[in-house]
Amino acid sequence: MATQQRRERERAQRETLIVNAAREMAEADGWPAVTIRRLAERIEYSQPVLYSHFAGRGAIVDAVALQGIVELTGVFSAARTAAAPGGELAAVAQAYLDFANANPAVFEAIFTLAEGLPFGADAPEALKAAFAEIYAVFAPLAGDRDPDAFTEVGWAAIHGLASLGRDGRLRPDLLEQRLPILLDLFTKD
Amino acid sequence: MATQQRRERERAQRETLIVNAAREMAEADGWPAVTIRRLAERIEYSQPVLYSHFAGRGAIVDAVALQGIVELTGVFSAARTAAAPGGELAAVAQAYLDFANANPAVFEAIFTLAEGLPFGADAPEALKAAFAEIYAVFAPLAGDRDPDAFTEVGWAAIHGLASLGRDGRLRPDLLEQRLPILLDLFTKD
DNA sequence: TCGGATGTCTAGCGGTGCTAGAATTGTGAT
DNA sequence: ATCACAATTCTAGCACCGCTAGACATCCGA
Repeated sequence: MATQQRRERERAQRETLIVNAAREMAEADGWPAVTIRRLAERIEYSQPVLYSHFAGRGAIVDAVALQGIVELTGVFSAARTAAAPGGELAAVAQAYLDFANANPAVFEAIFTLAEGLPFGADAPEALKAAFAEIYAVFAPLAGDRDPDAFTEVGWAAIHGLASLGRDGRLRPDLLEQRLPILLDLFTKD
Repeated sequence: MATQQRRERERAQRETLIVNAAREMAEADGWPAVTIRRLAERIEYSQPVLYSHFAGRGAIVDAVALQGIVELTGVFSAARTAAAPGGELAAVAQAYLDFANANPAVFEAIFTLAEGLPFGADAPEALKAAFAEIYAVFAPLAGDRDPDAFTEVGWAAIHGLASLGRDGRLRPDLLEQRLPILLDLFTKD
């Protein structure tokens, strides 16, 4: 009946409510503050309801990560298509750093917390799409090297800059010098 | 009296016992398995004893991280001095990846878990020494760029490779291609 | 209207980091 | 050798965590 559909709709709505709440709480107070109890109180349901949507706390983190990946893909795509010819790499790389800076908790969820997201051949479509965006800007510069390996190296370099920078591991006063150096290395030859 | 010194000696001994136990447990079963209770049982003391040595669980993780940094510095130094002329960067980079691979829990402690270790100007001596080793291999290649910024970019690139690789984020079949590409980028010009 | 399925909640288990206060141990002076 | 004191260690417990069994309420189709 139609009620069935309404129920499913409401369920889906509540699921995104949970994911959004988790994300906001994580950005506001860090992931350790995102507990099932607090999350339940926030969405005004009891704890077991959360377990009817997700297998456990980890699955909620994974969901936030997945949402972030989808978002990230959109950011990449927008940056790449809006960039001047030849400036695609710079635009995407800058977008990567900006995203990591603006959404540190989501970034953390994607790259260090998520454990249920397969990153290999059977990765979710959103993840492959995100990698494809990175591939699109790096592969043309690969020259005679393997374009996949070259892209991975490029991704790793940007990612290292983002993650070390996010944790305060790099000198703030050199912030603006780093990305140009990196871009220079990848485009020079 | 002399007893005082003996006591301090025994205390220091017990402290390294704790750190070593934490490290071994983390490498064996992951950091979440390193609980105060298990740690206490392992060293055959009650939990409060741990708190007479460390401010809390986090401080123990920090201690493991610091020990790892000291070790890492030694590895770098050995790799660099043993390398053939011109091969220093390759040797240190490989040592970095090898260390991350051989001691994933320590690596995690250093770069994602440790929160009490200042990484800036007032970083511990061991950390500055480790960075100095990296600086020694990158700065000569900086050309007309700022050697500090150049070193940070180089470090970030290797670090990205190490951390993404450790978490299974990179294709295993491209493992051996990645480092040569990276070295090529940093030495080509 | 009513029986059954669906959904939600209350209450609780075993575990966590951490700590107050009791108990024990060792020390130095008498 | 004895004793008072200080340092050390332990027992017991708090508040919180993720998670779940079973009671309760609600809604639907016949």
